Amino acid sequence: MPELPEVEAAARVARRAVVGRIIAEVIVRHPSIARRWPAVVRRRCRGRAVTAVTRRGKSQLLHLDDGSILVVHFRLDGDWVVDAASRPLPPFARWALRCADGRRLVLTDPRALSTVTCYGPGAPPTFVLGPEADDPALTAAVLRARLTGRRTAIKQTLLDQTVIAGLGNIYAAEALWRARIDPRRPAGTLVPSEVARLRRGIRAALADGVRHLGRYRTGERTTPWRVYDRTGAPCRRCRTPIATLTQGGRTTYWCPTCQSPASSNAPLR
DNA sequence: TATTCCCTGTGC
DNA sequence: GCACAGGGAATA
Repeated sequence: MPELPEVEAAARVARRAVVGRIIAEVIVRHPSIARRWPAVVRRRCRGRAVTAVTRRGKSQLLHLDDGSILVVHFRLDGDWVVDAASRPLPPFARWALRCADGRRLVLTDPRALSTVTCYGPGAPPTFVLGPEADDPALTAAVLRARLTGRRTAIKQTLLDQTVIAGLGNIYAAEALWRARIDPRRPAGTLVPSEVARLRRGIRAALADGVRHLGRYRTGERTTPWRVYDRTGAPCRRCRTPIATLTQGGRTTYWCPTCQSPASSNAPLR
């Protein structure tokens, strides 16, 4: 469940688990991850201490005491399991840090799409990312400037991490529903009042996501989301059945009534 | 700007 | 069986 709130929570889990501890072994259990973890890289991490865990966009950064940085990206299904190294590895374990004191931080991922990359002290990672979606410094004016001139649909633009960092398919849909903006609108055509609503929608959706962390399960009758995964269910504002459309190969959930241009242009409330 | 691929599990 | 899944890099 990895968009900004989930990745932030995951980073806290990793922080509690390994900061201040010594790496005894890097365990690699899937070919797609092994490609980036030859024996020489695994050896280089051995004996290093983890000094900090930070987050940038949807990436987690594990900082080592020699200046190396391990960049972890959960993609669709990655997650952490913290356990004791004496236990069998959990299902779908793909990569793990075994600490000298016997604690273990395990990356689990059924689909094995997660990535873990080790950057040496001399070559830190560079991120081409827009401002963090939850950063108070992302004002309506800043957001407006970042959308200016873009002809791509606003929904896809919100998924573009170089424009704004941290939103995924769920929170992009949630933010647009809250802002009452048609997901197909070219990003650059949003007027200032709409951008202001969108910013509020983004912040509200993220805050709500934090409240519901971990509660979402596919197939449950209700979800914490306002539109995501609610195809055919009544819109929580106007009772119109929630519709879907495909944008850039991803499903967009939306309300055709209150996210129509007419409604979008109406003053809020 | 828009597909294709990376992987595997789950639900229809 | 087969489409689809919250992401993103690569490719045309």
